[in-house]
Amino acid sequence: MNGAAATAASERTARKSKAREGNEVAVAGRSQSGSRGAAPAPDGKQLPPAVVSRLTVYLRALNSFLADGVDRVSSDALAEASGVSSATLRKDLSQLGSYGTRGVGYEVENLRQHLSVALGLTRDWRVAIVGAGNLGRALARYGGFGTRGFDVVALLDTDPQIIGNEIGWLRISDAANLEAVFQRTRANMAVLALPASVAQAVCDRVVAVGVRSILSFAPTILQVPPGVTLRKVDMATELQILAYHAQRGEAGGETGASSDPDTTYDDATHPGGQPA
Amino acid sequence: MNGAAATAASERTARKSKAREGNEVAVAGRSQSGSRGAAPAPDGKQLPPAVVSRLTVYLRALNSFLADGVDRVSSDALAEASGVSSATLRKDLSQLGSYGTRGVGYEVENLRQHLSVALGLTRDWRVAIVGAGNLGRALARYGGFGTRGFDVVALLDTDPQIIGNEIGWLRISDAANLEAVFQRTRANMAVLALPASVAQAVCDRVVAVGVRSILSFAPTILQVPPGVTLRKVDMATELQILAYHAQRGEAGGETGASSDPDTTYDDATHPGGQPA
DNA sequence: TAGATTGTTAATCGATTAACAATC
DNA sequence: TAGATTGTTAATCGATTAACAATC
Repeated sequence: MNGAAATAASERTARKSKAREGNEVAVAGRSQSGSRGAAPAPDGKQLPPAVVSRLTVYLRALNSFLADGVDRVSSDALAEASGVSSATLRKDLSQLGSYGTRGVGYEVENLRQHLSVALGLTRDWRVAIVGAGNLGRALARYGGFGTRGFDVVALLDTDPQIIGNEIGWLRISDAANLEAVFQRTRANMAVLALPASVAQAVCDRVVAVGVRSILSFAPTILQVPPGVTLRKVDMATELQILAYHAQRGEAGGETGASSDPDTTYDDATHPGGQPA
Repeated sequence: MNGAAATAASERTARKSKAREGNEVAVAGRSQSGSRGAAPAPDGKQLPPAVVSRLTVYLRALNSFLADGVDRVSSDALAEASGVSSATLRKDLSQLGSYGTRGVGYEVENLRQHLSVALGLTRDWRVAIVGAGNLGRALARYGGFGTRGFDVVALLDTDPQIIGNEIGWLRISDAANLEAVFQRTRANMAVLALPASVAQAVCDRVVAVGVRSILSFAPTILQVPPGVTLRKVDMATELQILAYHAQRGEAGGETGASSDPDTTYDDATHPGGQPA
């Protein structure tokens, strides 16, 4: 038993140590953060992971205010709408610069613009979805990724039965040609909607072809080399965390987000959504 | 303009303040935590949110070790596999009790059992999925929620065209009868796979019927009263966070998870997965 | 006994909160 | 000017890391 333990353990270990050098470790629900890289702040500093997450929440709240015809908000109002304290909100925003007016508040459109710039949403991102199962197709049909800026340029799968099928504007490509498809479409982000069994292998190919931003829905722990950002969305984890809180009687609820995620879309209609 | 701002802002404010009293705020990617409630530790303390998230990661790693026939692991090996430091791992586990043996390590099956208990995975959870669009259907078809323990007992939608359709083992119920369906099936968790426009209204009904654990995929900020735990899974947020890192050159990658969310399934096949 | 590895403590680091001076 | 609200500082709080004594 010791032999088995040692062998399996060291195989894993080999993989992981390679992947972890120079990387921050982000656990479910926590955010992420790189250990290097420049910053999108007025200067060049890296924003703390918790701040980056919240900026996406503020951005959505601002979009919502804008849709309501509101063009000025106080830190108090925006904080309430975002589910954070106004102290936190002001501290976060002050890391980007001084975009408010004392005694007045923030101009919604202006602040929205600055947040977009800080988050890197002014350029276009080309997303390839690997895996055209139920989830992959649902994601592909989902037009409004955030507040635009994310274009789904490819949808891949290995199943001969579905290769060539049209999903929304896309045709399912053969994942055997993953490299060619990524290069042709100049995809610079990948979404993995795959079973655990093949996720690491596909992830490796995606990394090899030069993609440095990966969002995985695969129910497994993936390893990526330094310089590649990997985020995970994981329903089982979320349910387990809910179970923990439900179990302990009336644990304090929470408002806000997960995900590290885990949280906050933007203002579009959801992938598989249907009024209910 | 000021009038509009004030009005819209205070409407939001009214909602939020009600929801926020006594609640912790969790932002995308961060974890959650209740401000009250007992704990699943050996004693009765509340586990820190970051720890709860990581426990789910350890659990998955343990399942994986088990599948490989490994029955003993050191904190070093388990930490590597989970993408955390061994110091963090030992600190986390020690909050549950002393389940390791000095000089030897942890027994995989034993530790797995203890983690399951700590996370509240020993009882069965009955999950109702509201919204049977692409995403809702993908989730419903996904048999293995974590390592079992989560049963999908209902799938609801308002679209007359699809009510009554069979999805996996389920038949789509009319969301108009949400209360009756939840009561009949004794659902104690809800998954919201809805468009932003109806998410809050449905959320309110789910809360009213007594559900205290909600996982939302809706691209909007939801408000829940104290005592209700809400987690969010949000693709747009995740992509925005990736954009932030991609934008700043080769930001440090990350391994682990999101969601607050945000991370780590367990070991089953993913919802819409298809080999690619 | 010698080697290995846990459980725990103390030190460091980062994030949140509260308060208020600056300023519109 | 008086009132409001930002931007920032200092204090608190929590989480991570490193080191090591306990102990198998």
